[in-house]
Amino acid sequence: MADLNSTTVQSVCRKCALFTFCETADRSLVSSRKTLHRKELLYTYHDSFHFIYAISSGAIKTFQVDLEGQERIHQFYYCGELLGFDAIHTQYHPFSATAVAPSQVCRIPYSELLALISKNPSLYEKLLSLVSQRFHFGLNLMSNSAEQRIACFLLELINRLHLQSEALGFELLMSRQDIAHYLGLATETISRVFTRLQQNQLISIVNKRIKILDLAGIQWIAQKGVRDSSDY
Amino acid sequence: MADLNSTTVQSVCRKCALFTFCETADRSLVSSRKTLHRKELLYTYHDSFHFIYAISSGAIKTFQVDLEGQERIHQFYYCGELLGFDAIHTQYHPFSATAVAPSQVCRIPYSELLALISKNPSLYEKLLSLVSQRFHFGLNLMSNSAEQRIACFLLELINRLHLQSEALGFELLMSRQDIAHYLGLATETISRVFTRLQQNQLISIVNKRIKILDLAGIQWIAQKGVRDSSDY
DNA sequence: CGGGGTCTTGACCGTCATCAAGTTGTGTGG
DNA sequence: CCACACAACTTGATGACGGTCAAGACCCCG
Repeated sequence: MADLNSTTVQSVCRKCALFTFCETADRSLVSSRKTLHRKELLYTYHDSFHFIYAISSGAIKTFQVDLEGQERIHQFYYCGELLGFDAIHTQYHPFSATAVAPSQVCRIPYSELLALISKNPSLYEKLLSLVSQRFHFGLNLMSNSAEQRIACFLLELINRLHLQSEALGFELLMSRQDIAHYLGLATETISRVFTRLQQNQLISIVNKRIKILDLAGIQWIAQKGVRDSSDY
Repeated sequence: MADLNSTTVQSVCRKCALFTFCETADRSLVSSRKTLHRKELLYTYHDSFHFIYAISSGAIKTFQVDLEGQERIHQFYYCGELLGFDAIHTQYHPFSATAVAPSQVCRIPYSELLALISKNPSLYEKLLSLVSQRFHFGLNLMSNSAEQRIACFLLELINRLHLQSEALGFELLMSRQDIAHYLGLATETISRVFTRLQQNQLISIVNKRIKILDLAGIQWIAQKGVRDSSDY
């Protein structure tokens, strides 16, 4: 188990949604940290629920596999975000979760979290707020056209990675296939749209390194579909 | 304002997710009840957030309107369910909400809810559980085929209306257009799929009265995708 | 009994899935 | 460090599903 109080840990922790609470609790919240390599499973569908996970680096996807073996991605979870709330109601995990890229997560026992809440009411509101925020994600993805969906996906990514509008270059952590499964499109379509966006000078992309060249243009495409995907 | 303690009110209240808490709080939770007729607005996008609403009859939809005037439905909320949690994070409502059919709602001041929680910790877990449950809704709707989406929609409806598998006849509260906007399809497609499902003896539907004749068949479609016609 | 909204059905056409082949990237072992 | 193998990605050709337009039937409410 990693040293939870090392300076390196603290630096990744600053992004975490629970940072202030975790800190005041002297990290008793975090029972352990885990390093996952690409494609490594965090938990499996129907595993019983004990932990909330905080992503400290990388990204996690939750997904199902249908009878034809097709993977269907429910959500991506990025650095600083919390994962596992969907299991509270059922008491088991309704999806499997794997890392889409090398990742680190903190394991937070749900019982500890509840205990801390009873001592700290403001954490309660904070948690509800965080959970509430999740309702805003993953919308707009039912938009009609493939281009629209991808534009919305990019905007959500920019938003959730807390990128400044001056520095819109970043690393797509997941594969084209992951994006395709998330958006309900074919990987070929993802490819084609990316190249089209690049030809039109809206983005530049090489491998997983992407840079938004024309944010307004992307927003326009997204908004042709949906007004106010701009929490941005 | 309706008499909150009348027997008729109490009977609709039994279905409510907050029934036990509301009852022990002598209904101080509910500041007022409101009757909405079809298409009546409950609140508008960007209204400031003060209330959680409990649906006691009918159904509410939350939606956006895009630049082309196209409505896009985010979620339906059915009898007994709670509405408004998506506003906690932003402190304003991220969508507009209207009744898709004649409906009744209870207005619950969020401040009251928080106050009650501080006195009653088990309500806290209950609430998190309810919110957690919402993550399970509205999935599978990005499935490939229109038939799949509609099958998933029907299954979710059966689940959320708490229908027994012996009595699968019920009232579709919303219009074909609402369903279309929810699933990201054209209303004509909804129509066509319904008639196809009826021809294949999977459902019977007349106007908004629908009956599931072959639950296993619907589940099959939902999970596996479109059967080719030789299967019928 | 109208009249407007909702629903159904048909014809046509565009977008995207599918299949297939080729290219590039990545990781492993010699 | 290179060679090889496999995965990931790109690009093209083709066809099906579902969107769009249009017309007609049906339902509900005054």
